[in-house]
Order: sequence, then structure tokens, then C-alpha cells
Amino acid sequence: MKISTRGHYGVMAMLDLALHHGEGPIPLKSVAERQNLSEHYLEQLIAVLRKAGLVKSVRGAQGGYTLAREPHEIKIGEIIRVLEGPIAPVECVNEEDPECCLRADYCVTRNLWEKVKASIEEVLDNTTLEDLVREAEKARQAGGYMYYI
Amino acid sequence: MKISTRGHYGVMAMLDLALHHGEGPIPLKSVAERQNLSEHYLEQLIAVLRKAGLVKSVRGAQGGYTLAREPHEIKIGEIIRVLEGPIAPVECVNEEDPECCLRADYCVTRNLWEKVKASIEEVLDNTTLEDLVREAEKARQAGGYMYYI
DNA sequence: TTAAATTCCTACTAAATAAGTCAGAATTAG
DNA sequence: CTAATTCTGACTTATTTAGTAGGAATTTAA
Repeated sequence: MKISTRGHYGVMAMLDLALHHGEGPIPLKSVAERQNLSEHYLEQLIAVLRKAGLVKSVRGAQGGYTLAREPHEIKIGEIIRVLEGPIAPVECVNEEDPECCLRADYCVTRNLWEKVKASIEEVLDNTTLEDLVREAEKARQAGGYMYYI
Repeated sequence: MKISTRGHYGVMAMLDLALHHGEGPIPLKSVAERQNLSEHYLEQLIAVLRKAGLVKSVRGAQGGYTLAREPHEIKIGEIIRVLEGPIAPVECVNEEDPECCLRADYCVTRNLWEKVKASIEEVLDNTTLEDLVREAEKARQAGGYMYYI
């Protein structure tokens, strides 16, 4: 019952961009340094996020990445789906492949996995980058340090 | 964001035992046949469930497995934890290893993973085998076929 | 007492996934 | 022109997943 580092790091990187939203393109190197992630690995992840239309890139010197939409318009669920695939605790509740569970109508445990899926989506689709930015600002005012993992 | 076949098959097998609760020891072979799972693979899983005290075994001819407690006393969350390890979408919210996230107090995204974890546990710890048995009986009365995946 | 049914145990394996690393081409600001 | 970047694709290494294989130990029942 885990997400991989792809989704985990992806959210970290997107939050980093959100925290610098409006400051022009942010080079990936600086994101990687702040978040303590491998730059090369992040490159792979951000390429996926770019192709999915979640970030925009500016090439060349002084280039970097920016969010493609406002932070309040980007749900964490989107980021996770782009990097991890559909949120489905077991294959048979993956609605992108409805044929995978032929006995869906009669299956008892499937209902359970549907509930789990719905409860995860409830959280991830009702949290946006802006929500996290606000929390980070609250934490900064209160504590001083600010990390995001 | 998946559980593996271990947890998936484990719940199927436990539900099968719950549906035959009170009928004496159920041989694993019959469980494997009804659920269409590899018997050898199930053996591995049930060994873990036995060591965790969720099922009891009776060796020899006419032997098999029974639930170690009443169906209403066995939460699905327990089965999953035994077979999959702690329910934690990322390592840093795994309370069995609290040291793994040293910056927990300041971490913004960690709160999010805590929420996800809580919402999954909410479902899995409030569903027992008896709940699934009841659903299966309802489905049988309504439809005729009864499968559980 | 023997055969059949069953759990129990250890080891092995093939494929997929995860988590990167590496090398270098293309682009652009200054 | 040069340094800072993104972009691309191939490669690698370790771990996990999902089993398989073979047989020993135990028990019932004929």
C-alpha cells in the first residue's frame, strides 16, 4: 500500500514550484538541491509532468520550469495519477480498464476496494498545491524551518 | 498506489474461510479451487496468517484451516497489515519506524500522506469478515452467482 | 499398517518494477 | 562564444513480485 518515489518526489517538486510561483522559470537544479533529490531522476519525472501539461518549460540559460496553471487549480490527485497511473488499490477497480474484472457485479471484496479507492481520491482530489503552500507558510511563521518531503 | 496479490489473495482466502466458518477445517486446496488461485502460493500466504494468529491449522487427512476468531472479530486491516506490512503510503508516515522521518514536525506533504493513511485505515479497520459475509449473502439472494475477488 | 490427504518447510526462479546513472545533443541569455 | 539549461534515450543495479519445485511431517480412515 505504497506510492513510489515517483509520486512522492513529484509532489515535492510541484510544491517547490508552487512556493516559487510568479518568480519566473525555476531551474530544476535548484529544486533538486532544496528538496535533496537527484537532479537527473527529477528530470525524468518533470518530463512526464510537462507532457501531461502540468508544468511549462523554458529552455536555455535562465530557463527552468513553471506551473502551467495556478496552484489552486492543480490537485495533488492529478500529480499522482500522472506519475503513478490510476489510483486503484487492485486492478479490478481501475476504471480505465473496465474489462479487467468481468465478475464485477457479483464480487464482494471488489466493493471494499472501491471504498478504499474512493477514500484515497477524496483526500488527494480535495487538496491543491495552494493548500500545501498555505500550510507551508503557516509552518514557517510558527516554526522557522520549512521542509517538504 | 496498489496492494499486491498477497493482500488481495489473502483477503479472498480469509473470506472463503469465513463463508465456511463452523464447518470444521477447510483444506487449502478447496479454497484455492474456489478462488482460482495457486495452491502453493496460497500456502505461503496462509503460513503468514497462521503465525500471526489469524487462522488455525489442523494437520493430516481431513485437516485444513479455520479462522482463529469469529468473523466479526477479524478486521480486513489486520489481514492487510499481516501480509503487506504497515499501511503507509510513504515511509515517513510509518509509525512503526518513527525515526525514518526526522523532520516530521516541519514537513508539509507529510500531513497529506497522514491523511491518506488515515482514510485508508478508516475503511479497512471498520470492515470485518462478517461484513463481507453478509454482503456475499445479500448478493447470493439477489443474483445467484457469488464470486469474491 | 498402509495409503491418501493434508499441512509444513526450504529453496529456487523468472519477470517486472523501482530508482536511479550516464552521456551527450539542442537551445538560449548574456 | 560560453555557460546554463532543457531534452533524449539508453543503460544499470537492486528489490520486489508472484510464483514453482520438491519433499518431509502428520493424521485419518480403510
